[in-house]
Amino acid sequence: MPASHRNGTPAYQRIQLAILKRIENGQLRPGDAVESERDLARIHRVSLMTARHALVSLERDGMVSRRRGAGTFVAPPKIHFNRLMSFSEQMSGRSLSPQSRVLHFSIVEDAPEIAARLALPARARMVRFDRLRLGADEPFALETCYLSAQQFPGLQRSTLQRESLFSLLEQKYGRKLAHADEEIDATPADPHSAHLLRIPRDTPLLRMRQVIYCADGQPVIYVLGLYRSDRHTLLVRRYR
Amino acid sequence: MPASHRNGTPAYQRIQLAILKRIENGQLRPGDAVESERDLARIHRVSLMTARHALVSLERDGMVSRRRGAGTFVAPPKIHFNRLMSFSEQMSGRSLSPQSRVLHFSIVEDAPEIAARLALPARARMVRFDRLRLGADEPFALETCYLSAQQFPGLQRSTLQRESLFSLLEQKYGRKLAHADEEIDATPADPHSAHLLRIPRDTPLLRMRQVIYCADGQPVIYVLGLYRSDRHTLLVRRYR
DNA sequence: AAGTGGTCTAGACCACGGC
DNA sequence: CCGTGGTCTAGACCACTTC
Repeated sequence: MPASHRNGTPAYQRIQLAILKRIENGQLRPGDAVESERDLARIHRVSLMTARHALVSLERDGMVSRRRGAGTFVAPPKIHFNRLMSFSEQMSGRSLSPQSRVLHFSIVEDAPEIAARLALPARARMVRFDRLRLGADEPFALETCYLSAQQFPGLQRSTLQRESLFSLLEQKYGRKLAHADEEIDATPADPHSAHLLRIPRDTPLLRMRQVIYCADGQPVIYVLGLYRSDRHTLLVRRYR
Repeated sequence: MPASHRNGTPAYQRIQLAILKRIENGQLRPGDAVESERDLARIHRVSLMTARHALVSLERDGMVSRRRGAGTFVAPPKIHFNRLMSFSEQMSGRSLSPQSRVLHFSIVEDAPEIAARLALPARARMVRFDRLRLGADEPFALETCYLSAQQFPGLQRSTLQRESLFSLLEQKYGRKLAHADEEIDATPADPHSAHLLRIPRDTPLLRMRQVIYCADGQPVIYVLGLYRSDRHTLLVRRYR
């Protein structure tokens, strides 16, 4: 009688949501026990395998931890390491008002190295724009983005002024961003960047070259970013 | 008749191993289709759920990718992003002879900030040592490490000269290292570091503050590293 | 239409943890 | 000892992709 899951969302997801909700509103705190597989199966009137599925994949997402013979327990609050976030998302997470000024917007056709990183033909037309990022009215970072002009038609300076690039791509163009590969090093501020970031020239900056991929594995954005190292610390988690 | 898994390893793991073996020896190449759940179930004489379990968790490990309606396919060779590696491991991966000079070795008892990062009492005794790292006879990085003197008795300068810190901890002290959290920024080289690294003072350096944890979640090493940014690029993958 | 993965059932036995 | 998670069965229907 699999009629109870006819409402669209799978049963195991409804079980997960019920648990996540209780974690979110504080009814379940880190270390607290979650119902056992058998209890969940009874409560939600599903089979053991389904209740199990719910808990196993909650564990994979780091929300709970499971110990054989003991039970399933709420995991310590999630630390968002290695999360690909848009500038706006990062800033709102720190309750700083994100601001962004588009300094430059153009079409380029002769940037073969960057085209290669985006898996485009060497002389492909790409949209390029430079943005100055500010937080609390202080310049913070300088970013240059490249995207295929063909894949993202109608991309305009005015749109970027208003809206986050990430939400634009995900909502207007229906591209689901999945991950980014980054190369990070340090470099002295050149006179132009120094002026825009309002720092002395040759101040050390974090330099990040980023290729952002969407869910189907295709590279879609190349970003070259310069970050004031007095205002920006990169947090990374590595695994053995 | 769950007798076939009586040999110790679970059936789903035996199925995984059989697939991984064929990937490793080239019988299955990236993009090739793996048997469907139903085929695997028939071949290995298990139920669908068990064959499914094998494939689902192979996918979670990034070895295959599954597409509904299409099949399960061998994933492109794994790129080792965000891997915590010792200096020796990194260098041998690039076939550079790793060298390391211990510049300083001492016991400190008054470094409360660092003790706190290692979850130790504020005035805990810690071993501190500084190492200059070289690759191809060129100085490359400067690292200062802190460990609890109590947890790692008998740690000596002479041992460090010979052996990698990671293998020492994992083999002699039986600590399984699990992950590291890193804070990364850029900083100008102070005169002392500049001299040791043989670069002009105020050259931008990558600065990394690392807390390395072992499998039980306990922090065990604190490392402050300065890396020549002309010789070192950090590679990071972030996920959405 | 045939074949694939996604969800699900209603049970079962085992290994392990804590009492 | 009892309850927990770990493994497993032998089926079922659905949604999706490919042809």
